[in-house]
Amino acid sequence: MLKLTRKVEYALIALRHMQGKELESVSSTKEIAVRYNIPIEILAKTLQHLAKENIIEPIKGPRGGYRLKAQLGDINLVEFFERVEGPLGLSDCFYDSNCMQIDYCNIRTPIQRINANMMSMFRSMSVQDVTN
Amino acid sequence: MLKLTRKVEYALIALRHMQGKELESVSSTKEIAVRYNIPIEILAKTLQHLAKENIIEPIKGPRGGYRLKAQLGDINLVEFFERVEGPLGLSDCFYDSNCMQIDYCNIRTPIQRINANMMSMFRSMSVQDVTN
DNA sequence: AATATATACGACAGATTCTATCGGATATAA
DNA sequence: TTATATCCGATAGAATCTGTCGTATATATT
Repeated sequence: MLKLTRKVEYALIALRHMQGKELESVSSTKEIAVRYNIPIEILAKTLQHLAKENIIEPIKGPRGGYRLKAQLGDINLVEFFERVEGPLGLSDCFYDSNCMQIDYCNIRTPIQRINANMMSMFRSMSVQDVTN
Repeated sequence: MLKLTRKVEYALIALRHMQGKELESVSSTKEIAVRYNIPIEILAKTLQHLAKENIIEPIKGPRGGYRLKAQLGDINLVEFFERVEGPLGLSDCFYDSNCMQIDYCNIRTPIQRINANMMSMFRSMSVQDVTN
């Protein structure tokens, strides 16, 4: 309950790795996978996803890899989580109404308030707060 | 990602239901299950768990059920979540070291900080903030 | 005492989500 | 031409979440 996914963690690990290198230098999937002991295929998918989101820039071919493209200080954590994992919320019912309790629920409003607090907390931090 | 479990939600729904009734009055599993469209068996387990935690008091036999026992204002949400679901944290690595990245991880410290923020936010709210 | 209604609880099963793997395609530097 | 890298869909395995079943125990009511 209330956990980050591996995908988000791997993304952050990779971004921090790139952040620690010179601007123009390139990091390959393999380099990162070996360095942090991450299964290479799943990391590859994650980095492709970040590239599609224009957070990193892919460079193909030998000696290729990825380098940072976006300003990590401009991406807050809610935005980042949603770009990597999709809609965010303490309960599905805030973005999807397939809940058996939806018509009867007596805690929707209070949970919504708590959810807003959580969102606001994550929104107050940027990806750079994690990668620095 | 970052969701509450049904068990926690059902527990909160039940507690709010009891909170709305007179102090001495009793709510049965069936009554709550029907009222909020919750599978009865899983709600039964949840209420038994709350009883074991001394948050509600069981009354057996016909016309039995449960009634509030603890002061919901005295139980903060971190404590509540942990009593219902066990250890809490954005990542397992804060209470369990079975992670392949544990020796290499470059985001453990920053994630730990974010985790502390989240805990602090949940700790600042009591169960009563949800059930009122 | 018998009965009906309620909680107590372990074992199991189904569903969903999370995590990881496989196979083959495209691009490019050397 | 070759080796190395990204790209991407399909699939499989693992873990967690959610729900079900069967049986035991307690007690108010009749």
